[in-house]
Amino acid sequence: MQNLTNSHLGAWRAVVTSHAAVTERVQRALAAADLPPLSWFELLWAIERSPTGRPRMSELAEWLTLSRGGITKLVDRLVEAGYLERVSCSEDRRGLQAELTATGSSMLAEMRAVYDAEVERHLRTLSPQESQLIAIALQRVAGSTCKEATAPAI
Amino acid sequence: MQNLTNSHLGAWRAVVTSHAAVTERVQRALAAADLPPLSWFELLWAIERSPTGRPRMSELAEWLTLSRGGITKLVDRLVEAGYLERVSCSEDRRGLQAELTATGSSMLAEMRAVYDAEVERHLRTLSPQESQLIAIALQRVAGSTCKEATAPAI
DNA sequence: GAGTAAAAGTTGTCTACGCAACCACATAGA
DNA sequence: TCTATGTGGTTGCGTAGACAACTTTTACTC
Repeated sequence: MQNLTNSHLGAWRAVVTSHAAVTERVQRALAAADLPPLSWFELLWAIERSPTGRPRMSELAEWLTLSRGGITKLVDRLVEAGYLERVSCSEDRRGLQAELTATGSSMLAEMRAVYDAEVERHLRTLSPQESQLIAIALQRVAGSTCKEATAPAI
Repeated sequence: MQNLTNSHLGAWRAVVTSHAAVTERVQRALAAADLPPLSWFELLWAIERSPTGRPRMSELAEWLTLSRGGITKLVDRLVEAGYLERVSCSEDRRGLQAELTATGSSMLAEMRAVYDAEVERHLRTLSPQESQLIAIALQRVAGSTCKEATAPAI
């Protein structure tokens, strides 16, 4: 608990609390609009954002920080709901790709409107400069974990 | 989806992804050290940070963004483990307060070392200025969610 | 002071997710 | 080519947490 640590820890606490607060609001807004839960939106959005539009299951698991079993079941539910379908992968016969259906795309758009509105509502106190700095700095933090090799135990 | 929204949305995505990444690392670090899960740490730490040292159940629920039923069961587990105990509240006979046991305090210290180290490891790329700005700006965001609780300061 | 409304916690039920075991396919090595 | 090892994905099982119903106590109103 050195001084420097405190400054980092303070930033981290702010990340945690703001994340919790805004996320909770977004979930409530979606529920109030009779829309599917946030996890469904995250999945639909991740698929849409993917370069090919047809990400593999394991990619989705990684992007959503979910276990492989978790992704299987989440995708199950959205397939069941008609929002996406599984396409078998041509290059790797073990693999499956998730693809949005038309219904899924329009549901995504509908949820996205609520999501964006709610996020904007809570982040509007941030100046453009603050937003920019936060985006850059925290992307760096997120990225630094990906490339992390086996770190020394102490 | 104006331009300004995009800047806010970018900041928000960075908050989400960095939160997910670091949280996952912290959970792994705790598990690797054979320590209880992150939710236990969050609870122990919230109790320690509380002004009185004996927060009410509903306060804990709010601070941890948990339902009341969720807090009941989480506290159940920590009581079971001997890390805290329930004290009936003198001013309000409906109420209960959570209080750390000696074992709970030392477990908190142990977990806190791992937690702090892991957070520090991932946030060390942030300059003091960046940390400061992030802390201030995101505290503002967290606070802007209408009903503001007197959450214990960092 | 009686009666109603609201709040604090607990309990039961249901769902989502992590984990580990498992199957199918793929890649490397002899 | 045949085997060994690794990877992608699903399934079964156990657990954490949300939600709603319920009990007990408090606060409000007449």
